Amino acid sequence: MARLPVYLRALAGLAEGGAETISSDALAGAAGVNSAKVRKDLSHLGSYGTRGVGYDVDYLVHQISRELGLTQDWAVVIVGVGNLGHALANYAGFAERGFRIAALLDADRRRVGEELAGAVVRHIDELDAIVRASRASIGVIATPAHAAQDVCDRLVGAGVTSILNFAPVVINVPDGVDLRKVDLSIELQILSFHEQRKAAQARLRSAALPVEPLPEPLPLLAEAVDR
Amino acid sequence: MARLPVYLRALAGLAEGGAETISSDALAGAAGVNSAKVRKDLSHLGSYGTRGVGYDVDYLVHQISRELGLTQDWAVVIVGVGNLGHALANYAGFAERGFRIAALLDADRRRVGEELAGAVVRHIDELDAIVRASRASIGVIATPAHAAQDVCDRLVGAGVTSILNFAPVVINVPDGVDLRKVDLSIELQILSFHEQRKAAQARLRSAALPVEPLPEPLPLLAEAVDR
DNA sequence: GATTGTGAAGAATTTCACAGCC
DNA sequence: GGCTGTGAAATTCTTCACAATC
Repeated sequence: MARLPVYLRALAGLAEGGAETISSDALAGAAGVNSAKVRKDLSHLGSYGTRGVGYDVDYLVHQISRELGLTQDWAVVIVGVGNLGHALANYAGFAERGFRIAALLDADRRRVGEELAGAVVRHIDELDAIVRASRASIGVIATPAHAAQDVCDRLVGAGVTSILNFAPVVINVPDGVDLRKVDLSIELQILSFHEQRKAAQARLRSAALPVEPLPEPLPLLAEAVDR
Repeated sequence: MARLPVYLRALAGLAEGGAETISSDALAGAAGVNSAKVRKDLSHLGSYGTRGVGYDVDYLVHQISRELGLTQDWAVVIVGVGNLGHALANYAGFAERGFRIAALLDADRRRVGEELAGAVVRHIDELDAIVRASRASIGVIATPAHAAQDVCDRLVGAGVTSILNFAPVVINVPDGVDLRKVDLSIELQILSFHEQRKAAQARLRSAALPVEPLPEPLPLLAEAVDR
């Protein structure tokens, strides 16, 4: 059900436009998927649409939010207050969806005391006490790679059961703890792969049609061949 | 083949440890997947292991890099030099994998001229000229949501064929352009979903065993029930 | 007439399990 | 004995297509 957040985002955009109801087809278009998939996903969470009409936007938003557990607040601890940590702390979608920043932690004492997004940066030695006191269950790791596993262990030791890791390293968690990672470099590598395939296809196409001149010189194709 | 970058990362960690060869089983462990999957993925790209021995680490790294198009440099344009843009520009894995920052762009003239990760921030009005001159094929959008679609259109118009979007909004690209998105809020929502399920399960478990006292009071279970 | 909900078909992915090789 | 490469089986995911409903 990794698509529910995408639907939620699409619905937010549509609700702004004043729409009261929406068809699976329209939602599919906004979310970039097939309409049958939307219907199956939504039917799966028991939410009822109305045949001939569609889904009530507000009701649907509520249903999806409930399914995702967004109707309650989650306390989040962010470890690492570098550029990425700043970006995360200031990210508006955070608070909007019920994610409350319980603490910002950093190993650098020069950063301790800095105020950021309504919270004060504290030293990482306080991690255990802060996590326990705030009952935070979600930890975000925005530290350098070499610190990530240690921070993760400490978070888990303090009771965190969901980790979102931004450090570019594979980390391990015990059973029962959920781990997700966001890896900027992996995303770029996937794009690189597709770029390369596009270039290879352009090469093939131009090789397959060596005689027929293109109507206009297409600079992009030419560039791809040059590489 | 979205798993190849993960293998690459796992291999990097293992190569540091001085391993010369690696079995599909060990690589699977490090990458967090099934070993048959590793073998099938690797056989698919024609790379040969040695039965009874495993895969040569260096050779494998080279093969995967080639498959992903990482043996060549890609020029990348980053639009939006807020906290996230800074984090991206300073991200080391970037340059390491052959992604060269061709330009940093921002709409805020106060940011223009700032030096960052070896590049100078320039005004977004120069986007078209810069993209064409640098032949950048990958664009990274790190702007606020409201600017993302416009920036995307401009990038595509200037010849960019792969977009990595960090803005929390659904954007559209024409056919032939690859789009990937990284959405911090979506990742958190997925964690929230799992947290909620864990809490629900804890509730069920404690309801199913109302009489039998737990050997020791488990604070985490108790908390989950409280919610 | 429009649109949902859903069985059934189809496609893709994952896993098993083992022959073949070092 | 250890490990790869890969058909075949199993599973999961996606799409089709249409009866049911408003």
